[in-house]
Amino acid sequence: MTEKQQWQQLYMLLKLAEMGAYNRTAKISTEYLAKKLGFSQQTASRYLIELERCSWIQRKVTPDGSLIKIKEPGIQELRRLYSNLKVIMETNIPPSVTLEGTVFTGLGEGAYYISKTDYKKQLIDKLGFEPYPGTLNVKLNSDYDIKTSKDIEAYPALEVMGFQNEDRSFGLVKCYPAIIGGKVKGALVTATRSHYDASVLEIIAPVCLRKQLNLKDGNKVKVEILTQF
Amino acid sequence: MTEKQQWQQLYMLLKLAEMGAYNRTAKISTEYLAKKLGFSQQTASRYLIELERCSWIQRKVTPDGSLIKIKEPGIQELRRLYSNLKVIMETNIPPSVTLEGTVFTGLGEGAYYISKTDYKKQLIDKLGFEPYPGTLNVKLNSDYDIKTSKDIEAYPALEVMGFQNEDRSFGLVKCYPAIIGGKVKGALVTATRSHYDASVLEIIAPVCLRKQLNLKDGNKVKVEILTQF
DNA sequence: ATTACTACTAAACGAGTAC
DNA sequence: TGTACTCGTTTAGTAGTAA
Repeated sequence: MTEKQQWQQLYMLLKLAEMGAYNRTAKISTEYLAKKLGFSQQTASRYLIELERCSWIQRKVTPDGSLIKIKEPGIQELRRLYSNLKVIMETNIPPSVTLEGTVFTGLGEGAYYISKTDYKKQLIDKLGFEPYPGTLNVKLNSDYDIKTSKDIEAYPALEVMGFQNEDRSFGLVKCYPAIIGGKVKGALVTATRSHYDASVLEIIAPVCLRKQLNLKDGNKVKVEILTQF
Repeated sequence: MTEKQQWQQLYMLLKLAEMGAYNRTAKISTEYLAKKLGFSQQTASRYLIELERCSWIQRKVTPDGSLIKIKEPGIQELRRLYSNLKVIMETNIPPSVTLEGTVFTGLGEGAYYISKTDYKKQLIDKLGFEPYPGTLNVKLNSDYDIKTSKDIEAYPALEVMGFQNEDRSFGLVKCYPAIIGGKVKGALVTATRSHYDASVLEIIAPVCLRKQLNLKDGNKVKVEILTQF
């Protein structure tokens, strides 16, 4: 099933829920449904059959109409839609933001930091992966991307606490799960005291991103930062 | 614009919101959007044009992508979707329930009650219309409809307070806005001490429903009861 | 009454392409 | 690059109708 079909199903499901098929059984004839949705009776019938096939609804056809109840998978779908909307409407923080920039070689400082076991342990704990020992540096070029990266700093983050050792102190690090190049899961990390500014992203991942995505200095790369975790 | 088209637009709008176009401007290329939604770049482009046409989004096309921000009408649409879902998910009360029954002639008691000025005043205040002096009595025939009408009694209602006069006391009356025969706005009224049981609906409206909908005893009629007001 | 099949029509989609 | 046009193809929607 393609995604757009799923969406139409979801619309149908929402309408059925509005008509009382959520957490109870509703008697709805295909003709009535069609009238409510602005479709033909035949289309409504076809949709119900499809919803039944993918187990989103339970249906008992009677000569008096269909007795319809939304089943657990359908309830899950509606819940997901609801929580997506909730985030958008109530937090004013978008679930994800995509930035684009060019790959460049840094000073190797990122690698130094995440090699520290105090950081590494926490990163594994918070992100669920052991970071490859090195960061991918991405230079943001457009005003839009730089402005957006500044916005992100204000969003709630996964926080990795600082610490001290004999030599010096290490500050708080904020992490945002991210998808790099549309494929690889990793994270944006921002040291509170960074050598770079808002126009530079430092990315970590369980794998070597340069190898995995075949990136070389100067290549463009998209980083989708996730704000909900 | 038909309703199904609107729904596809709404899906698009939701996706744009998830990508950060809600309350801020997001830079999204048609190709990126297409990939996220699972259709072609051309379709994404077409959709954006349509969204722009109906003022749901504001867009500035640049050689680097489209700068997209959801405009007020679009925000309203998302809000409506959100509040619809909220009602379904959090109250467990469906926004509307449709019952069907047959018209019959009662004892004229309904008419007597709503002729009382104490009731009438309150009804006008709560429902926004002056009821035609008479009720439409609807007999529910199926177990499903009777069961559902019992459910409705537990839902929050518009309450019309009782009163006393020289002769006797009049009890609390609960009202639910309703759409009768798919067309006419009116209300279901249930006296706490009714002569009828859960298998009978008493309906009022600003007009004579029998005339307006051309109903005679024994005719079937659908009553859509609204639980949110 | 309903539901849903078949056959057809209308609309949406996407490949190619120009800007 | 990116966007959006044309136009052939695919898919969704409906009318008629049987069960």
